[in-house]
Amino acid sequence: MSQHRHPGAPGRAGAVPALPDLPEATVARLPEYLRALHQLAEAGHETISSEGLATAAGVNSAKLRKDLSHLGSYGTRGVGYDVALLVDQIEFVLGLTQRRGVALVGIGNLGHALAGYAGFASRGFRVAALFDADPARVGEEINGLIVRHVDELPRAAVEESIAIGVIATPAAAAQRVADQLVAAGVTSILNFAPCVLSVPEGVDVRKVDLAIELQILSFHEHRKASLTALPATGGAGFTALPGGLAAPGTQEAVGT
Amino acid sequence: MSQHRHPGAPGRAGAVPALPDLPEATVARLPEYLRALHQLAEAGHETISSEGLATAAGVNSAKLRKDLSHLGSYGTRGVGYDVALLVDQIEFVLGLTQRRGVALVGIGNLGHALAGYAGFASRGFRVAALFDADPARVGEEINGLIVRHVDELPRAAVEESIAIGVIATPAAAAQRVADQLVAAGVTSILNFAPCVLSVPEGVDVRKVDLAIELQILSFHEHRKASLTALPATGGAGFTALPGGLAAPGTQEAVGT
DNA sequence: GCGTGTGAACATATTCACAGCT
DNA sequence: AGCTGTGAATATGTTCACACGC
Repeated sequence: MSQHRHPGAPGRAGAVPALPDLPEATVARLPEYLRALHQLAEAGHETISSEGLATAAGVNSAKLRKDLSHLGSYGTRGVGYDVALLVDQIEFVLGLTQRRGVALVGIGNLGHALAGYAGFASRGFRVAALFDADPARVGEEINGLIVRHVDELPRAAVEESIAIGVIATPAAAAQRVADQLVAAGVTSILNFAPCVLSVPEGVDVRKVDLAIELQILSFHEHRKASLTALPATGGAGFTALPGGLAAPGTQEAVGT
Repeated sequence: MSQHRHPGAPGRAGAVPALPDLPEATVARLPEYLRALHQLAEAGHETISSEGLATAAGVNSAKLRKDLSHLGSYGTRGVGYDVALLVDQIEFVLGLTQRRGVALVGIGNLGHALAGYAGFASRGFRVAALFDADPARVGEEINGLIVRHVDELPRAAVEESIAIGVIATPAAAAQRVADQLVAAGVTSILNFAPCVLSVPEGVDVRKVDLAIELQILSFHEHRKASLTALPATGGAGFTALPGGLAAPGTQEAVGT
């Protein structure tokens, strides 16, 4: 590619703002890079090499460079990337230049914690409304927000311009809530309930299931145990794996 | 493959229990199938087709069949899978036949919720110990467990035979906690802190970052908005996408 | 005939390795 | 000399489509 088309820079009003369609795997990593960049900026770096950023983000540098190249790439050969510029670039692509409103439905055990989670506010989101179906919980104040009844969702979604709905209800209630969110015009849902949601085309659902994460770890534990139970040659302990390229002390890859 | 080697069935003590090494993508979906199967069993199904199970788990049937074929496969042609048998099979492979002990470190906002999360207990795990570094929080009782000081971790890890450590501390404390977990012999870690952990080879880390999930959704929102802003031909609204194969009302795939 | 199991085709993602700019 | 950007090679994952057993 000899001609760089930088997709509409943040402040700029000109030209085509159309987003390049990034590979999903890349999209999933951009937030990781962003976090690492903020950390580096705080530590005083104005510039960072792909190697340095890759380490901070826990990936390898080739992958990082390829990911960034999809954004149109702002690196300087022989030098590296301008930290501040890259932050702007990634925040723009991720649509974080506007502070998106988040509605949280289901103020139980988990919902309570999410309502108070500072990481949402500090990373581009505004928890704008809390809902629950249980009248006993309606009216409670958390972090300056009053819990409303879920039936008020449609009105509130418009008033607070909700962009993302978070479902933290029990599984049995989740589909109903999803339907309500969709009816209220929400097209992005983060689902913590352990169930599959049906939504119309055009609505994005991501799922976080805490028990599933443990079960995946359990598999690997089981696997490790079954391997040590069959000592290939020696007595106790492992044989060092040949060809292990991971830098020592680096986060193990356990697929995501 | 003309010869089926069924990897050591649950009750069986004979033969090679060595686990087949499943593709990571498959491992990540098995818990999903397991959940769906439990649901189907509860609904009274004794048998289920790949199509039916796939729908319940939110995947397509070809993928499901290929995944299950890696387990040695227990389906009957013309009929489907025996639900109870498949549950046993998957639980065995995931190492859920033993109730693994989980230690939770960091009893703040999120940690509190995790400590009380019923989904862990109901899906094969035993939250066996709670830790925090803050003396003010030590001694508190949650769900029948007393919060201990994190320095007691090594002793408790052995006593309670902890298999998995869950980190729910602020990012700044997470690496230290990870080191302590590793020193205590824990080889599987689920990290909720927004940072990269360095661990020695052989230790598995999985990460859950709630803000990242929102940021990924934000990207897709941004993208959808930028597409509607450039109406290809007509005025308002979407042109139906040609080639859309997803069954109507089915969960949208937003890569994981 | 029905529905699993699977090879082959396709799609996506990762890694290598190096040309070319600073 | 150093480091990015990227084609080519590899690896992993998904989907198709159909032979084969029930």
